[in-house]
Amino acid sequence: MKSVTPLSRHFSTARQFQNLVLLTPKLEFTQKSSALTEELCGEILDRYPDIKTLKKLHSKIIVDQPLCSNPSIGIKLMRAYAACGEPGITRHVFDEITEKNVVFFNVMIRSYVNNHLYHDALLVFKTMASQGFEPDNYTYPCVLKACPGLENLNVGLQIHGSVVKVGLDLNLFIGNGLVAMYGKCGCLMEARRVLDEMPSRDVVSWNSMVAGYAQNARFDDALEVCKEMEALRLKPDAGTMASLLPAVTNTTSNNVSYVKEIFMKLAKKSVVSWNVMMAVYVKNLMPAEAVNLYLQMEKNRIEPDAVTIASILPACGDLSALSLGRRMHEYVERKKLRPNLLLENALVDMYAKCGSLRDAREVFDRMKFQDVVTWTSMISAYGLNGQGRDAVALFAKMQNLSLSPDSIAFVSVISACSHAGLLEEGRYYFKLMTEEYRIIPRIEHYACMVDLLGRSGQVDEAYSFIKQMPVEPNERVWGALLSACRVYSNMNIGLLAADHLFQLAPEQSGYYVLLSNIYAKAGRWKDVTTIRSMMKGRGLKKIPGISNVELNDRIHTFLAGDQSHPHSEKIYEELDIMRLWIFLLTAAVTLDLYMIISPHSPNDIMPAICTG
DNA sequence: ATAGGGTTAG
Repeated sequence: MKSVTPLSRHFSTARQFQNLVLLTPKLEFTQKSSALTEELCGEILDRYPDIKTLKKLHSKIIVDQPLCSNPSIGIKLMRAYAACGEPGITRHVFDEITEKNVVFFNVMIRSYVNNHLYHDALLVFKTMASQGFEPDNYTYPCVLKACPGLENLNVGLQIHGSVVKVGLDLNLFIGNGLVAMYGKCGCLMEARRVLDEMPSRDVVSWNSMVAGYAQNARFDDALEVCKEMEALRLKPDAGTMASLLPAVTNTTSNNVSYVKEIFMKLAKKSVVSWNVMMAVYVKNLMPAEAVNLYLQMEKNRIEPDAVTIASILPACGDLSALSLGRRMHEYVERKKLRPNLLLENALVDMYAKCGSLRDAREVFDRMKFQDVVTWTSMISAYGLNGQGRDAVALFAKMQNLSLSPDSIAFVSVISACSHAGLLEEGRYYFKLMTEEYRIIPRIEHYACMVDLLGRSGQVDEAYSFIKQMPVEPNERVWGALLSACRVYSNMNIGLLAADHLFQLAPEQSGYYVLLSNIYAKAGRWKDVTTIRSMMKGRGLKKIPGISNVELNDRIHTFLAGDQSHPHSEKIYEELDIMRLWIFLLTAAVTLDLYMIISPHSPNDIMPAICTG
């Protein structure tokens, strides 16, 4: 039986009533009050209005006694605030309800969990029991979600115990919650046991198991579960794809195809399924495929959501697709998807990678909250654009806000120093990281340091640095050293670096070329020939650098000598005309008629294929 | 109501 306590009775004293009014701005509610029935009020709340509308409505609810006649309005109010990311206000509403029932507790716990305040959620769960309310099949799945990570496994185990004690362990939703909880805690055997003992299972049960394996990098097991599921005639859905995602970053093309197959076979493609498919492409260095999929999504008139945009923006950055990125930004504004931290972070980074520092900064400055990721993106934006001093200044500013830089922030600032030749600053940050922040340097940091030392001409020091590293140097580390050796013509160390590189990455032709450049500089043409024949013997070709150009919403990839573009012939024709012009103008210069400054030699400009 | 999708390093 539902409680029919009027909501007015839930607000205990006049003082508390005032508190609630204070929480809400004194804004005139434009709607005619007679039109705002209880029913309409509930409907508006169910549509999760934005915070401004919500606060107006809230004051209306408090002032208009008839509107308070139904506790479901209170529930809806709490849910709406939680959806706005305001669990604190949800808590205020909750606290002032004097006659609570289990539903209020459930909604409160869920509000905390959905806003990642797991500790608070567990506290409410404990309070609930002490006040004599029995948790039910709505409560348990939610509190189980609040036990992620090993540190809360004990709580999870306790909850499992009480679930069994009250005989709710056969419930489908609770079973699914248990599978997910154990999976997240890395207890895959236990997760599997719960799954096996469930009297009935649905797609979510299986997906939870898939997610468990995937989150623990056991892609083969995750796949196995998918197949098991299919054998039981349960079709993998968008949730299955999403569950697989952590296991398919930087993976084989076979695994990418597997997810794609699921996607293609979906009877109805939800936004989530499109989003996951794009994310899979992005996380496997296939930004062009991601962008194409996005354009297809638009064609299918699927409305992108915030996750869609946040997923596709890194691809725009990787492709230097500035105008597509801008279009995404306009969409964000039009659909009022801001404020959204992850989305705005992605915007900052997209603009930075597309070389538009001003836009990056503008998004950055307009953000309500900035986290370490935001600052890191902005720091590397300056670094990428050669403004090392600004990057360093920004890092200091971040520290002043007592935001604790993480290991990635240090990679960004040190590499910014490296690109701007700020040797001493770079050294300082490495020291700061290890000694002040006690961050154990990872291979990326060592590579940055070798790059920093090497670019500053400290080739010997860079080499000693590598020798005293506590971790095995990788390809990037030796690669940074070899580049430095080429710039500073250090043949001895260059040879050593090349030796390591040929063992670590025998198929990477770029390193052969670097070494042969060193030999050429030293005039050792015989060695140059040896390297060339080595490359030939191993069937290596220098992989040309590519560049992307965006035109009319399509990404065109250019690399030297390619002829696969549908208009290849035309392009080369045009190029010949350009070459002729350059020839003529150069001739003019030699005749002292004109002064032409060209950034490229004509042979560098060779267009080609279109991946769009 | 339960699972599952997003941002930063080169």
